[in-house]
Amino acid sequence: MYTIGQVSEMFHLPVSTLRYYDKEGLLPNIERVSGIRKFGEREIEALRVIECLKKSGLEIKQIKQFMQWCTEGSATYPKRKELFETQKKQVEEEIERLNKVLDMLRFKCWYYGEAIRDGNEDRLSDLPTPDMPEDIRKAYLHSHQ
Amino acid sequence: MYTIGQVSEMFHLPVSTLRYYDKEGLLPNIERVSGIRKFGEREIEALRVIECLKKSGLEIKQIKQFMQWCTEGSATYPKRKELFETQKKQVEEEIERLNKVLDMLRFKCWYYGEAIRDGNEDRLSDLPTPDMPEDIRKAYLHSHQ
DNA sequence: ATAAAACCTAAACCTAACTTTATGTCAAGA
DNA sequence: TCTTGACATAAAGTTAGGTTTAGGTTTTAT
Repeated sequence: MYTIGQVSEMFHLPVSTLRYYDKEGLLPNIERVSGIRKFGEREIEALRVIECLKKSGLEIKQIKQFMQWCTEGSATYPKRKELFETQKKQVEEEIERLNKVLDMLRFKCWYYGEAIRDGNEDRLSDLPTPDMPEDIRKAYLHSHQ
Repeated sequence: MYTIGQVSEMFHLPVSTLRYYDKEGLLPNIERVSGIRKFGEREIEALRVIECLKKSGLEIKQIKQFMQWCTEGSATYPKRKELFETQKKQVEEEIERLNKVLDMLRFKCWYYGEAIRDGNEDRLSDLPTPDMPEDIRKAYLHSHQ
């Protein structure tokens, strides 16, 4: 059993954030001794899941829903699985999106590298040129779809 | 030359957002004819760059700074290049982070798949087991670093 | 026993990035 | 010419995800 201060250190989360999560229903039925929260293994695991779901882009409200399902036993397994499947798809799409952004950034880095080399931005248009390296050309085309 | 309404359709951005961007200094020196904004090629390209920089996680203030540099000529090429290099690193790190999240999500999907199959969550602990498929085991270990 | 540190709540505050509202001007078609 | 729709501004409102503040209780160390 941990106090809120110990958990705060374990997860590098401000105490105020942990209280906020509790208030929002992310730690259902947390035990209290004379008003003071006692974090057990269940809450620690909940916080690990919260961390993951937050990183995957889920909102607090939806995480609350998930935690609610967890208190409802095995009847909600399919719902919980579906949530993770949905988030998996979301994250996969986000990674794809970011790879395109990365290609445009690569192109821009090359572009300014050239511009600095010959001190004239105007020489370069925003179009593929014959002297553009093959990987940059590819990045350019990919990012301009 | 386009009106704000036409640009709104081109970029699928509300008119109010375009006005907001202008107010925040993201479209420096945009031409106006009797008070009405005229979007030229410069503004269209600016909006493409804004789109990319936003997706890469940059704040409006920083994008404003970049647009300011663009009005200051070749002296700011190195600063602009540096900005793109920084964002490139940021996005690369974000992708790496998301790949870890993905591994945890994969593990959770498998976990609930098993739990549904034999109707008992308690059978499964949050630890690698011998019957865990190799790729899931890998995902698990990766996500629990 | 007492003081400091850690805990508690409710409510106000904060920030980013927009959006809405209220009010007014401009331009193109009937 | 008149009306309607697109444009304009300033200022207030919105949302998420917290953080801060004010005022009080509990625990811990001396």
